[in-house]
Order: sequence, then C-alpha cells, then structure tokens
Amino acid sequence: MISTKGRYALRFLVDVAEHQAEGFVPLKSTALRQGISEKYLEIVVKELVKNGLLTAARGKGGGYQLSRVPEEYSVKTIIEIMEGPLSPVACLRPGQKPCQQRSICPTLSLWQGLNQVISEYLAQFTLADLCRKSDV
Amino acid sequence: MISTKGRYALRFLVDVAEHQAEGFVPLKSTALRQGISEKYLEIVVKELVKNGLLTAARGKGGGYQLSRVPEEYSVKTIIEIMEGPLSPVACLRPGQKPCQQRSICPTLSLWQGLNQVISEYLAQFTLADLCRKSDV
DNA sequence: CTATTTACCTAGCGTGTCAATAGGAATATC
DNA sequence: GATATTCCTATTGACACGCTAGGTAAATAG
Repeated sequence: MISTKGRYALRFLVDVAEHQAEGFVPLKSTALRQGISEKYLEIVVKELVKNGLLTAARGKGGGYQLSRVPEEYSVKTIIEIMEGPLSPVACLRPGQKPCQQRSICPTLSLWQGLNQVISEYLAQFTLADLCRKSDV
Repeated sequence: MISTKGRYALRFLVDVAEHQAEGFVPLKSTALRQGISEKYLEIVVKELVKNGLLTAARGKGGGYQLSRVPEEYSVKTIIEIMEGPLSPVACLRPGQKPCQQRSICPTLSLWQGLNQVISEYLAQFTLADLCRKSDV
C-alpha cells in the first residue's frame, strides 16, 4: 500500500532536516547515507519540490532545504503527495466510478472505518517527530 | 493494499452466511447477486475452501456453506488468507531480508505503529458484524 | 443411463505499476 | 572553463492484478 516513493520521501526529508544547518543538502550525499539509488531518488525529490515541500538550489554548493519548519510537515500529507489518496480499497478512491453495489454493500462501512483509522494515525505525526526518533 | 481478492472473499462469505439456511449456496447465484465474474470468483473461493472456511458440495443441489458460525470468522483472518500478511510497507513483511538501515531508520516505528493500528481494527470485526450491517 | 448441475483444475492474457536505469540539458560556483 | 549540482525525457524488466478459456470429476434428477 505504501511504496518506496512514500518511504524514500520521508527518509529524504528527515535527512535534509538533520543536515540543512550546514547549508543546502545535495541529493547525492543523502542517497549515499540512506543507501538509495541516486537516479531513483531524483524522481521522488522532484515531486517534493513541485509541491513546495523543498527548496532547491542548483550548481556547486547547491542542494535542498526544507521550505518550512519540520513541525509543519504532517506525515499524512507527505505520503499523499507521493502515493495519491491513500484509500485501502479501490472503490473508495475519489473519482472512482460509483460502485453499483454501494447501497447494499455489507463491507462499505468496514472500509470507510479502516480508511479513517489509517488517516488519523498518519495525520498525528510530523517530520519533527521522526527526527526526534532518529536522534535517539 | 486490499485487492479484489480480499474484498470478494468477504462479500462471498457474507452472501453465503445469509443464504445457507436454504441449503448449499451455489457460486453462480452469489456471483449474480454480487455482480462478480463467476470464473474469477472461483479462484477466490478455492482459497477459502482450502483454508477450511467453507465446506463444498458438488453436483446438483451442491454449493457452499460456512464451516463454522459467522461469529468465529474474524475479518483480519479472512483478509490475511487472501492477501497474505497485511503489512503496509514491504520492509515489515515476514521473511523479508532485514533492511540494512533498520537500526537507524527514522520511520521504522512509524510503520510498526501503522501495522498495529490496521491489525487491531480488522481483528475486532467478524462476519456476524458484516451480516448485521447488510440487514439494515 | 443420460442429462444436468455443480465444484474443481490448469493454463494463459492484457494491462498497468513499480523500481530502477540511461543519457543528457540547464544552471551555478570557483 | 571545469566541476558540481538540479532538472528533464525516455525506457526497461519484472511482477501482480483482474479476468478469461476450456476443460474434468462428482453428484443428483428424470
């Protein structure tokens, strides 16, 4: 359900948060530290820049910085940017053609509940929480 | 994360639970009622029989019945039979080669927590709960 | 005994996503 | 001008998903 894109994004953001004090953090160094393919990480990071989570600087001495403070990045938002709406079942995805069985489906409310449980869980954490954990 | 296999399985079991009073429930009739491809449903049902959730009877007048009372079918168990272990991220799946970043991964406990939240949610419901809902 | 109904079995197919790779262009610093 | 970096487009191989096809085996009804 949550692919490498979402997970790499989180790890990248944590890494940047922890190293940006020294200036812009180049993708290459994070890829090395985290053991992630450089080229693949590019794809992930591009999305984060496009959505305004990261500020980029090109050229020598360039790299990435967070656009805001870590407390303002909810895990749910980050995951949704990378993965799209995180419905656990296809029939709940927005823009889906309405299921014909919807009105009589005995499992609909089950999935709606699961959806909510997951959303609430991910919404309660921020980047700052993750950084704290990796300090220990 | 939860594919048609798991969802069809639940809907099939609910349907059988609600119609088995009249005898064995043939796959064909459930497929019609639920609007599911007969042939595809076969694949799903085969798995349920193999795992002892359903009792089958061949030939005319045959079909399927629950092996136990609906209260004894936890939603979590059913889903796990169809989908395998329901970890939201690959690195938590049992039998996965241990992640090299594991000891320093800032997101590990996040995923473990998500895993638990999902498991607990699905474990608290049984087939009987779903049947009640479709009665309303 | 035959026709019918049902479960059971094996195989294959088209589509899409995932994770990753390849090769370069644009931009900034020294 | 050399170097380090982000940015852009395209492609690949593997795999799962949802589904289809074409049968065989068993049980019942007439």
